[in-house]
Amino acid sequence: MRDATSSGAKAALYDAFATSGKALASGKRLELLDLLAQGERTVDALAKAAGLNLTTASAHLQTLKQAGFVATRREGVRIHYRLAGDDVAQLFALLRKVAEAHQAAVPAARDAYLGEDTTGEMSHEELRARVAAGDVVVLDVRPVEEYLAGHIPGALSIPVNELADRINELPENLEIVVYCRGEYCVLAYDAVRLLTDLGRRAIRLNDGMLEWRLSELPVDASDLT
Amino acid sequence: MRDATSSGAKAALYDAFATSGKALASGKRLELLDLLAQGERTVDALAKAAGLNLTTASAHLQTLKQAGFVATRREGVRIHYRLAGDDVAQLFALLRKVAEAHQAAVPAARDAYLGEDTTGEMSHEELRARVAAGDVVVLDVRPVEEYLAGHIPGALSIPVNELADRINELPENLEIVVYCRGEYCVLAYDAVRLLTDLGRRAIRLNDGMLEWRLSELPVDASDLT
DNA sequence: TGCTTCCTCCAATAATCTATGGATTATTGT
DNA sequence: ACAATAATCCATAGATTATTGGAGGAAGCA
Repeated sequence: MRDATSSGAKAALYDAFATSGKALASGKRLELLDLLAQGERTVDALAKAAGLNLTTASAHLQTLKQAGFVATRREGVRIHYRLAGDDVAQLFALLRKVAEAHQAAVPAARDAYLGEDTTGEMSHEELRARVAAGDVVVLDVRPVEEYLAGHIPGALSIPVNELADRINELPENLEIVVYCRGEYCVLAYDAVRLLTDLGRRAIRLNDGMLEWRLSELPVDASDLT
Repeated sequence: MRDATSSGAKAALYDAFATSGKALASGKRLELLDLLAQGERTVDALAKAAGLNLTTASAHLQTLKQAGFVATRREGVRIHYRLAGDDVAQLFALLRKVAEAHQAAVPAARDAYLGEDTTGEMSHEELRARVAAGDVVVLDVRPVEEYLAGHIPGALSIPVNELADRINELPENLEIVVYCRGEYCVLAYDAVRLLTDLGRRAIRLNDGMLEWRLSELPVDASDLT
C-alpha cells in the first residue's frame, strides 16, 4: 500500500528534479542563461542577442521559469528576466565544467568556436598584483549594457565591435588585460587577436564576469547614462 | 565570414553542453545517477533497482555515457557502470539543491515521498562528537552491496527491509543514527519510523552517503564476500 | 477611447525522445 | 562448435518538445 503510493511520489520527486534538468537540455536555453548571467534583460533583447524568434525566446524563458532558474520583473511595458540566484549561475558553470572534463566533443567545439589562443591567460591573483603595480589596464569588451550591469572595478568599457575605432582610448605603454562574459566567451579572444594585430600587448583574463562573480570578487555597477 | 563560421561553431559548443544537460532531463536518468552515486553496478542491477526494462535502462545509460557522466568496465559477461567522477555527483547534488531552492513543486514532492520527519536530524559534526563519546551507534540501512561499496567507518549494515527481523543486533541502550543514500533517500526515514515504533531512540543523519563523500569525510570500503 | 509596444498564449507541424520487443554482439562455459 | 547470459542495437509506436505565425492581454501614450 505504502509502496504503491510512495513509488508514484518517488517518480514525482525525480520528475520535479528533471524539470530543472530539462531547462539545461537545450543549447538555446544555455545561451540564454549565459546572457542572463551578465545581468537582467528584456525578452526582446535576449531574443536578439541569442538570434531567436521572439516567440521562441519567450517559450524557452517559460521553460527556464518553470525550472525556477529565472525570475521576472515588469517595468512598464517590458519584462525583465534575471537569474533567480547565484546558485543557478553556479549550476550552469558546473555543467560546463563537467561537460568539458568528461565529454570529448567539448574541447574540440570550444577550440573551433574560440579559435587559437596565442597569448595565454592571466589569473585574477596575478591581475591584482599587476593592477597594484600600475602595470596593466583592464578592458571589458562586452556590450555596454552588460558592463553597466556589473564590471570589474576600474575596468574600461570598449565593446569588441568598436575596438578598432576606439583603440586610441587605450594607453599605449600598458599591457591590456581583456575579459568578457566567461570562460567560453569569444569576445575576449577576438579582442586580444585584434589588439595584438594592431601592435598592442594584450592578454586574456582567466575569468569572465561569470567566474569573477562566483569567486565573490568585487563588482562595480554603474548607473551611467 | 568568420561570423558565419563561428555562429555554427557557437551553436555546436552550446549543443555539446546541452548534451550533458539532456542527461539530467529525465527522472529515470536522475534515479540511475542517484544509484550510481552509491557505487558501480551492472546494467541489470540498475534496471531492477530503478524499476526499468533492461533495454530502457541500457538506453538511458547510453545517454549518460554520451554526456560523459558515466564510465564502464567489463567483467566477464557483465558490464559495470560507475560515475565518471566526483564532479558528476557534485553536479547532480547541486541540481537537486537548486531545484529545491527555486522550484515550488519540489518541497511538496519531497514531503509526499519521504513522509513526515518526526525526529529531526543530526549533523555530521555532532555525529563525530557523539561517536567519540560512545553515545550512539551508526546504522547504514542501504542494500548490502551499497554498504560494501563504501560506508561510514564503524557503521553497522542492516538493510531497511531486514530491520524488523534483525533489530536485536542493535544495542538497546544507545541512540541509533541512521543514514542511507542521500538527502532525498527514503530508506532512513522509513528506518527511523520503524525503530521509534519499536521503542528505540533513532534519528536520521543529515547527510547520506552522497553528501558524506562530497564533504570528503572518511569512507570505508569492505571487500567482504 | 483608441493605438502602439511588448510579451504571452494558442494552434499546428516538424523534430526529438521514451519505452519496448526482437535481433545482434560479446563473452563464458560445456 | 554450441548453448547460455548480459548487454547493445534496431525499428517503431506513442509522447513530448521546438519552432513559428497569429490572436490576445497588459501597460503606456495620444
